[in-house]
Amino acid sequence: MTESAPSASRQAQKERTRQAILASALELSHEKGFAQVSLRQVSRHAGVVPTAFYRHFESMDQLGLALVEQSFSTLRRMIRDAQRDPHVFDNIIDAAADVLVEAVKQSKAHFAFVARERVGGPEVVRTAIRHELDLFVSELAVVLARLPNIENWSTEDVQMVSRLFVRNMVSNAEEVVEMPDGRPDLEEQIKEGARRQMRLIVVGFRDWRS
Amino acid sequence: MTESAPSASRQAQKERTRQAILASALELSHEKGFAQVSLRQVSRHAGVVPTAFYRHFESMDQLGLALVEQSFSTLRRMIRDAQRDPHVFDNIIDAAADVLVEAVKQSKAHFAFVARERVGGPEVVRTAIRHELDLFVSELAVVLARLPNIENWSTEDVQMVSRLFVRNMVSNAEEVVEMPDGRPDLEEQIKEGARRQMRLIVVGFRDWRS
DNA sequence: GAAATGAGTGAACATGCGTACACTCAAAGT
DNA sequence: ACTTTGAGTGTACGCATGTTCACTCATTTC
Repeated sequence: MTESAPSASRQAQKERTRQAILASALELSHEKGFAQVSLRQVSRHAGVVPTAFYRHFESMDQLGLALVEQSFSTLRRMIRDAQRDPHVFDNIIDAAADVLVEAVKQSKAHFAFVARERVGGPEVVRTAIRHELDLFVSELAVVLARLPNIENWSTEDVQMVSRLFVRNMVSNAEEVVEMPDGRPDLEEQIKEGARRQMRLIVVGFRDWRS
Repeated sequence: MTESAPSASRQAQKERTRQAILASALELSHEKGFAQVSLRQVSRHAGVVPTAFYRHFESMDQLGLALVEQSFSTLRRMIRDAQRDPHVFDNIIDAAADVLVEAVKQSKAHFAFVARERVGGPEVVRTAIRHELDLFVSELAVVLARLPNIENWSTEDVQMVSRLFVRNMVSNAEEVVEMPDGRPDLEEQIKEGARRQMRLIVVGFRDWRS
């Protein structure tokens, strides 16, 4: 980023370039997967010479890890916001389906990144994503454990339901991401599917009592 | 494959080289993903000069499609064998869990390929895999529809259960594939998880009746 | 047995890559 | 005002890649 603003505090400009690199990597990853994106391509797309890349990340792997971090912080913020919404308590399922579809649509790029690189990315990136998802399962379990019908379940059961929910979230996120752009009907269909699946999990669990 | 057997019918030798290329691609894909494997690497690993590659596949994309085909024919053979096993009828769930884990262990490479390239691979490969999985959902639906408790369900419900089963199969296959080698305990754990999840789906569906 | 076929060879090419190095030249620190 | 700092530049390198082309020579065809 040679000089777009006439001047900016030195570190502000640096941060701006850093974000440009991150955004470029995210965008380029969408077409062919992070692993096929080269350092030179990212730099070029960010409007910077390849060597400048190293001022911000010491390798493409590190860039990948930064993207994982960015993606999950986005995800976490959304879940936190959703929890504040009071109507989540009386109908978690519909709310979750709504939140999921909306969240994925809003930051499609990050969700796509996680879904793709979780299995297709470089080793270090895959590991980081798995770790974050495991964390996320535990976090969700805490939230779930406070819910009316669930509060007297065993820890393992709650953990398992949480795992199923996250797994379904990932699967549904994959679907939303693959969704063509101007098709709100498909979106509703996926939402409905997500609702059904979650209801299935909850109903199944209640009638089964581990 | 210059000449390993002193002589072999011309086309037999060609087929052998073809298989060597397929096997090499599968093996190399396991470490870094199909998309990062180069034509030259595959050729080298198959013991053949790069130009010879073109005698068998017109591009890496075509090689990828051939691998998809090979993987799914493996998968289908396994399901067909499993259906012959009579005890599948009285307890589909446990049987399915067994079959899944066993099948995945036996042809780990192919399952890993499908799981990875389904989301991480080149466009054409992803499309092919999705298509095969959709087919597979429909095929499984036919099998399920014949089952005792399910025969009077609506077509959509059967299709949806089938989709859930396949989705779970894929997820569990991912887990088995990621499983370290000498850990039969983990294996049993995954099997148990698969059993629970499938039971959940079935129980949930029965008590819900669409 | 001579001719045709075609799987596999080997050299050559243009291109894109990651990284090293010496550099510029404003902003920040003094 | 001066020096120092460090984000971004430009050149140059060695290397792996996909694809081309003219080739060999054992097997198949006649």
